[in-house]
Amino acid sequence: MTLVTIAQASAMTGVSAKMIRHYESIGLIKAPLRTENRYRHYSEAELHELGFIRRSRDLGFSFEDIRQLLSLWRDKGRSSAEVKAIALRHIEELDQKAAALGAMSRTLKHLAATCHGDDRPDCPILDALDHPKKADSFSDP
Amino acid sequence: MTLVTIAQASAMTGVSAKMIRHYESIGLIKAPLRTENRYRHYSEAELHELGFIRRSRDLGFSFEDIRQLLSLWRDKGRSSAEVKAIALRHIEELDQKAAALGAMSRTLKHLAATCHGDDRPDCPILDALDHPKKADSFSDP
DNA sequence: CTTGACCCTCCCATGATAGGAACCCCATAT
DNA sequence: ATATGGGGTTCCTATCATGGGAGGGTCAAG
Repeated sequence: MTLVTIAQASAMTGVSAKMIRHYESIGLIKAPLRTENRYRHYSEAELHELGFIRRSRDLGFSFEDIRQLLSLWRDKGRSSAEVKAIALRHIEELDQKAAALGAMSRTLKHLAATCHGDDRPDCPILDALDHPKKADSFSDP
Repeated sequence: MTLVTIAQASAMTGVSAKMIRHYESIGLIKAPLRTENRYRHYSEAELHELGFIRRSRDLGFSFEDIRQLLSLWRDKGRSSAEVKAIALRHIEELDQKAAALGAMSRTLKHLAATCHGDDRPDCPILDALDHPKKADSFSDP
């Protein structure tokens, strides 16, 4: 049974020590063993769990989602449908956010394309921010 | 000179009263006139400014960006290059964020596609979160 | 024995927005 | 006149994930 300190756990999992403590404080992971010094020490199973969390975060899942994913992960009798449902809902959120960002970017690109970007003060970008939008020709390309 | 209350200003500009006060507190707009009751009253110029801010926010600009955009907007001798530079940098940020979300979504879609999503417990989504990623075939379609 | 590298807990900050408490002001309906 | 309701005001708290720092304990090696 290999036990490692929080800094080692951090290095091994890519989760900062700060965040590891935070996960514990919000009950995402359970409190690990402590030595006499009150130092936290993590087992391989706990390291694995931290890795799971980090990969979930990398995919943009919220703590609430991760809480559920972890519990399904631990439940050997889970149904894959439950997992898939969480994933599908998250995919929708991601796509929605990406679309919103894309729309902003597209609008700004149109505006920037017609801004000469030199010493002169006139600028379609400021004009667009200035005036309540009239018939903007940028809605859909 | 038409003066309106904060609630009317909110309705006219689409910025919540809460946010209007907040903008004032962080110095994004300057403190408006007050009546004897200490009620804020906004002039048309101030309403226009609030509209400018709202449209900037709709395009995803941060308060810091908006602070600069506002000052350029007020400066009649500005160079459009400065405005364009802010916009281009912001476009890059937007595209970068959108790409990150898109990558997450794509990965999850691949995983979800191979998850049967029924009563059985085995699930490629959990597998991916479980195992440190090996050669994932999802990097680029 | 001191130095430096860890560890601990606790508080505060971010960015944009919202909710609420506790209070003041004013108009209209009873 | 007074109750009701709908403004307004300030200040505190929360969100979400993360990080910074203060102030202090613990342990190895020099």
